Amino acid sequence: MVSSGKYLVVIAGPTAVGKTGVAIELAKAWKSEIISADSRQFYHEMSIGTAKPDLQQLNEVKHHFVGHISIHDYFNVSKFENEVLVLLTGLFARHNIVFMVGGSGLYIDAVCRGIDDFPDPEPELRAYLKGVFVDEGVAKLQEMLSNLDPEYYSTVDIQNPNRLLRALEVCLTTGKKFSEQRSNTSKDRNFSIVKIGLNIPRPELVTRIEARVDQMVENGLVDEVRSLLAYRHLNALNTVGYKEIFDFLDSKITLPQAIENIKTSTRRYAKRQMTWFKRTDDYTWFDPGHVNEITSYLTRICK
RNA sequence: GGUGUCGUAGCUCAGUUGGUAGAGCAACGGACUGAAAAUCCGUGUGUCACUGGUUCAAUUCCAGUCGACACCA
Repeated sequence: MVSSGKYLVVIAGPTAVGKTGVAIELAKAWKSEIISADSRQFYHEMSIGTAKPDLQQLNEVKHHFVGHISIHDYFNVSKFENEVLVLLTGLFARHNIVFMVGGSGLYIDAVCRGIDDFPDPEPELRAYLKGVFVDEGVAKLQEMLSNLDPEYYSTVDIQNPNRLLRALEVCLTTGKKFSEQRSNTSKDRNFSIVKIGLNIPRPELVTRIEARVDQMVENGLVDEVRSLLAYRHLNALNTVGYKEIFDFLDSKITLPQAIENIKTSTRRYAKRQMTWFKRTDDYTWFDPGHVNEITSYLTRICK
């Protein structure tokens, strides 16, 4: 990390913990802007179910990567890394501190540490490999990968078709082993990074999640999902809050059941997020209700 | 009121020809390099409704009690 006087302040934490509000307060205090690192708030068609900042909040502080693409667009974590870095160059010309807020651990890490420079997936190859999986099962993918890249095969989660598919994609498009091309090193950034984690006791988080889901339904989640029914096959809609309402619209379950399922899925998502953020000890943790503590911490750290 | 069926994990339910029990979901823990709100892995947390009886041994068999449901009055 280079001491440039420029700081990217990451604000992470489980869904519904209160990241949006804290980030807006901080960004206002520093008269700065916010980059979202929420992989589902990118899509402009999805608002209620992704708990995007509302119009008033968006007017208070300039946000980036909120509704900037369509569910029909192809987007991925590498594009995010590249686009954020370009954006940051501009933002750091005007601000010493820029905030990045979100719950998508992989996307945050891509900006902070970088990811390796693999080719983008080729749709035809991905479709082919998916067909192999559907027709011949995960065992066939395992067999293919154990031939092409035994090193990666020995460490990868071999029951996970997504992981196998991606490794195979890279091996087949580059003609080289996936494992050989993974650097396991962080890219240098010309700004410093401060990571703030927000969390509250689990029972309180569960209460907040349940209240927020109820609020989404009151705000018209069902109508939003219904308007996207025709696009349910798109990856963007493989999302908590949408999948469950699709089941309701299919008459597979009742609306109350769908709402319960959303709450359950959201709790489980929050758990996975925390597993990611706890993996390293580079987050400093705060209660989202104590913004003054975060402010004084940042004042002390960012010089 | 009578008859029948049922009562097992947080939930839905299996099961034990008598040797204190196991699936799915939830929950808890974990992984994670272009699908990541995705995807995947691990862990059983239990007075087998209650009280007696028979038995070396009862969650299992018997009786009673309570509760649920169904049918008959």
